[in-house]
Amino acid sequence: MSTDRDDVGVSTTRKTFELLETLADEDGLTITELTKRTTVTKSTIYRHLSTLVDLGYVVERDGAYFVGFRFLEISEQARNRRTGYTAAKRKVFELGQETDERAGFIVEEKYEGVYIHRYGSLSGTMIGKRRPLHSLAAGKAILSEWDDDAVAEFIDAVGLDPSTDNTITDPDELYAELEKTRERGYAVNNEEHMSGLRGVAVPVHTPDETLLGALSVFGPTSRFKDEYVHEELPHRLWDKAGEIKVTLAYS
Amino acid sequence: MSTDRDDVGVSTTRKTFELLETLADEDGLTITELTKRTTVTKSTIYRHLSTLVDLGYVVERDGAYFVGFRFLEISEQARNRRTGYTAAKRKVFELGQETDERAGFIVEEKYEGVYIHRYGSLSGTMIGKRRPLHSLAAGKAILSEWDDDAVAEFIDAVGLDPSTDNTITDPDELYAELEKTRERGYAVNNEEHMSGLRGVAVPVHTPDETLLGALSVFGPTSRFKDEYVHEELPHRLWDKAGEIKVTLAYS
DNA sequence: ATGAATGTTCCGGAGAATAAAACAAGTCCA
DNA sequence: TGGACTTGTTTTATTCTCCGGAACATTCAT
Repeated sequence: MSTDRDDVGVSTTRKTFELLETLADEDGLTITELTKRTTVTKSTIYRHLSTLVDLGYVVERDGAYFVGFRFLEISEQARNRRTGYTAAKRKVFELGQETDERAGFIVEEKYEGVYIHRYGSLSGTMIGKRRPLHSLAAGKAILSEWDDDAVAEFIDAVGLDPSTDNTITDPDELYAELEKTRERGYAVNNEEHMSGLRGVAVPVHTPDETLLGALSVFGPTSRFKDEYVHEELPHRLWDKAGEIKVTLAYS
Repeated sequence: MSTDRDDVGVSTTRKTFELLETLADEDGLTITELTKRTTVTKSTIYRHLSTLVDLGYVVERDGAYFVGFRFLEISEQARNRRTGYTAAKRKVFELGQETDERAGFIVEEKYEGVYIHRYGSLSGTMIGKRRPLHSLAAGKAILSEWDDDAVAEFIDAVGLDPSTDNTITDPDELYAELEKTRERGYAVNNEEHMSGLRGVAVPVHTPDETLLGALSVFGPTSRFKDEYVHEELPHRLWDKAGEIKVTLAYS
């Protein structure tokens, strides 16, 4: 499908982002520390960082370099691209408060699930993180909105790697699971991403029925009994998804 | 103070971010639309975008290009650099809920105030935005923690541009205002950034008394009467700031 | 089917990024 | 106090790659 773009392109830009990513991984690195962690030369790093500091994307403090808040400006644009994303933020918080469990709003990008909003104990830390769609409740809620051809393309592109013993790795099993999800209107994650963790999710639509993403609540198996997972949570999630749609209709 | 870094640097990287910024401003541009909005050539844009798509920082849909959620990964690192930032998130939401007004957590970077967390009607849209320190309650709360020399450097670097008629533009007046802020322990914004908008803010410290940022609540003058601004809100904000410190002490 | 518009590829040349080495500025330790 | 070491900054020659123009491919509308 995609043309091979490895040769095409700007290697300088690749270098810049290599540096930025290592900086993001481990904040507060000095130039020499960066030389050890990358394949880039000292003077090159110096020049790249100078540019990035000048542009405001990197901040220097006491000789150590940090990724700056300039990135917030850009990422927030992406995060508010669709008003539905913003509406979902509040609903995630409400869900978290009401259930006292972790909640999230997930969107698909490049065949991965990306956390756009998150409520929970380690709140914040998950935002922006990418997870395989087939091992998440929210991911399955999203996949259940696609037709089989699209799902086949997804499987073809990224595969069905297992995260736990429960992860669905067989395509046919996934098709069946998605069909079940379509029928009942909510998706369940039964320790498929992390052992000890169950989750429930529903797809979220705009007023014109475009898929926006998925709302999910998840927590430990000890509290996520069958009745809670299959009765109370689906209704709660449907309500919130509906409220998002209504919010969008009147804005 | 800073060496002139205009000549030094990587112009290719500048070009990349020029494209990214125009993309962030106006999402979903095509290549030809980008040629009109920038000084960059069609084939060059094509090559840059190919690279960025390959790296995952830009997403292409139906021939239009969008900034991708990859940026969330980087910006969240910055946003969670200090655990206090994460702790502040919840407090901002609580403040917003309890007062039913807008609330925010602001941090200083490059002599500007950056919204790290935000609660309010248009929630989300302000995150990552940068504002002049001297025209915000939160900004003045932060400045009040600096000594006069540091404030002088700030004035020297960015000046005291007015946003409204009430903005403090005289250095001496600012010094006096900051002294008053220090004495009473909270800062007030009296339509200094936007007419019709008043705000209150307090500095937030870590357990070792390092300045973290500032918590603020703001809203229309109609609701922000003197007693509310000078009595109820300061106490509320002090409480939340204290809770952040306590959270940090036990983590 | 024809033409316009946009995206993609190709190519030669200019210019910029690169790496190495020299230089400067601290820092540590004897 | 002084000298060896580390780290950051600057310089320079050379190579490499980024760039822009133009050709080519593709899509879309008429």
